[in-house]
Amino acid sequence: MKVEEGKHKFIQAWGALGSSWGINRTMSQIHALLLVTSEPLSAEDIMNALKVSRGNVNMNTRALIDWGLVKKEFIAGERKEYFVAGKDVDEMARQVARVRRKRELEPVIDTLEELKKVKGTDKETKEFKKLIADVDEFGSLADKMMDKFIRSDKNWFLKVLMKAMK
Amino acid sequence: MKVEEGKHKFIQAWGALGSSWGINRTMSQIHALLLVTSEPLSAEDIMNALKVSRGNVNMNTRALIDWGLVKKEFIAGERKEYFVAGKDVDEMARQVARVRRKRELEPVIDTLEELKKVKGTDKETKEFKKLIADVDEFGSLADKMMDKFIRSDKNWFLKVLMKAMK
DNA sequence: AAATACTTTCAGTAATAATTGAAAGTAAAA
DNA sequence: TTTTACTTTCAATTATTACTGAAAGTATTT
Repeated sequence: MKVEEGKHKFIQAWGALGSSWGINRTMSQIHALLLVTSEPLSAEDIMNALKVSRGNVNMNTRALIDWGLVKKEFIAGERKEYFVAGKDVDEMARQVARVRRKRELEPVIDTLEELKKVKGTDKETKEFKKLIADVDEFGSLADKMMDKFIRSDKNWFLKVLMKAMK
Repeated sequence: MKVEEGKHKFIQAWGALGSSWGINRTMSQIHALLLVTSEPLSAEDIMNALKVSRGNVNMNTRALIDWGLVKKEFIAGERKEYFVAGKDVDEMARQVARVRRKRELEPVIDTLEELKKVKGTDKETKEFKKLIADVDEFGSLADKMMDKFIRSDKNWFLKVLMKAMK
């Protein structure tokens, strides 16, 4: 397999992974394209490479910047803006964890805290409270774990796994 | 807040969480409904509770059964079938991890292994190979971690966190 | 201040995913 | 064997999400 084909396959795989995890395909594909390209790319470059519209590129590069996965780069003497993706895979994973924790885990935990306030001593209520307590316990644990991961240095994940293997 | 309202909010929150992670809303809501209900529910009960069609209930209960989160239950003397959700939250999390690892992580790792075969010694190829190696390393680590989690007993996650905190 | 070279926005459209409901299928009971 | 009580399927519809492209916006150069 030659590198161009490899890049293409990587872009497809990354796009598919994204969409099964609720991230739109074009966004993942732009990210993948920038990952496999060492030079900064302009909106036009991305449009050509992925055959998508200017508007689509604009929206999704912005989303990637919001996620902290991509930066704008200005090239001396050039008027248009270019995009580059951070190439540090561990940092990338931490960044994704950071954003999803904030957007999806935290709101759920807040809701669960709310739901703990349900009052009642009948069997039905007790069972409900037990469920909420269990889910909240798990959620909070996951939250702590993600927090640790997010703040960790490069090899934390590996170290944890080593310890956990014992 | 009374328990009925609490249950309703839980169902909504669970549905929203599911959809932001690529799982259809009704599927998550049926799961949530079964979680907050100690008695087995029939297709009709679910239709009424969530105001969805029979076909929808049939499809999504089947999906939940495929995920190993819900079981059919037969009540003596009753002709119709009832559904119940496993109430063990840790087991639930493990089950979700098991299914998503199999369906989403494994295929990506396979693709990455394929991509490692790209040949070439030019700068562009080397950089590509470096990226693939990094992503694969992270992916494999995540895979091992999930495997450990999936096979773990109830408190493994907590224990890992404790160790990791040190 | 007009032209140029870009980026951003957004209403309309297209693609995809979820849902309905009625018909077909299945199996127990009459 | 016919009826009854269900479950399953699936073509058609609806809802949701993503994408396009042209117009509006912005900043720099002439």
